[in-house]
Amino acid sequence: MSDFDLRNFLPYLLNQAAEKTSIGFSQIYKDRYRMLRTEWRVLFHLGRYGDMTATRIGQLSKLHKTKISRAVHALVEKKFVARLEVAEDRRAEILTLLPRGQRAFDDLVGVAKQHNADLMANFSVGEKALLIDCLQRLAAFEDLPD
Amino acid sequence: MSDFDLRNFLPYLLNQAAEKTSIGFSQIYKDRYRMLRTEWRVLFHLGRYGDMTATRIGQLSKLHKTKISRAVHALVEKKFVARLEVAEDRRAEILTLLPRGQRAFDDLVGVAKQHNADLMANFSVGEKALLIDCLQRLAAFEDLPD
DNA sequence: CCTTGTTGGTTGCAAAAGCAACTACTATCA
DNA sequence: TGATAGTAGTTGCTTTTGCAACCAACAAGG
Repeated sequence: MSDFDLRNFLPYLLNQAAEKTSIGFSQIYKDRYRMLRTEWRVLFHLGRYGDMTATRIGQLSKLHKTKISRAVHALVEKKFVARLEVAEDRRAEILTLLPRGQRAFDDLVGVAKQHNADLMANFSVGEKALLIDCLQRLAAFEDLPD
Repeated sequence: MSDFDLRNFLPYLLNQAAEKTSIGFSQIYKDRYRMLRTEWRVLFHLGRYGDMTATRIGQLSKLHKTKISRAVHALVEKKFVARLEVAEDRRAEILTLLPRGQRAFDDLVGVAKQHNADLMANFSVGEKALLIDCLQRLAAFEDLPD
């Protein structure tokens, strides 16, 4: 039998932590707005960084374009998001938040902030900073610079 | 517009990191043994902690019992795992690794170790320890003591 | 213009996850 | 006993994913 313990295996540990820390929050956007996780992420990108195309969201969020396509579809149906034609390129469409979407975003960002604070309530300032830094480095693992 | 950045939002960051760090390894057990993630996890528990029932694996891994049930089914088909009857309780069955399963486990643990080391190659000893500790605390978030 | 290649986005289908209901067995307590 | 409740594990069905093929629009070179 090996000395290797799953509790030190990063992919496993990250998954467990991700699942555990997501549940509370995902329950909220699910209950309040019937949104899926990809929908929340798309909504977030529009709310936080302004109008943009689906492709741009894909670059920032690293979500696959089919997921984004379906999420946008759902958000448009819910009247959270509208598609705007782009004059110069008729393939593309700029996505923009509608008032309902903006309100949902405002609400959820507040919740997210609070949730984030709760999660790290027991961490020291130094721990928080180092944790965030390590996670960002891991999330960028093997990303070749463009 | 808010000052809240997704790059400091723990559930998001953890998900990104988890996905990124999992890909390389999952590709290996997928390619070499046609295994799914839940199957690898079940195999791991048996290899690392010895024979046990599906329910016990569920307690340790926090995987849902239907996922475990199907994973066990697949592992039995692959002849990686066998079911043993339990005399005292005919509902339960002890799961045990067969030689093929043992070999796969041995192989994959080696890969996992190396992968884990690679992931943290750029981290200092202190960073590693703190990261693991923080993740374990997050993974246990809101777990009530039994 | 017309071919060839690329990009933005969608669709269809097969694999996988999630949830509830189910079978079979055990435990408790009257 | 025998009715009730609880546990081990499985099955069926619906919702989500993941992948590949696809359409429509642009771009570049001849």
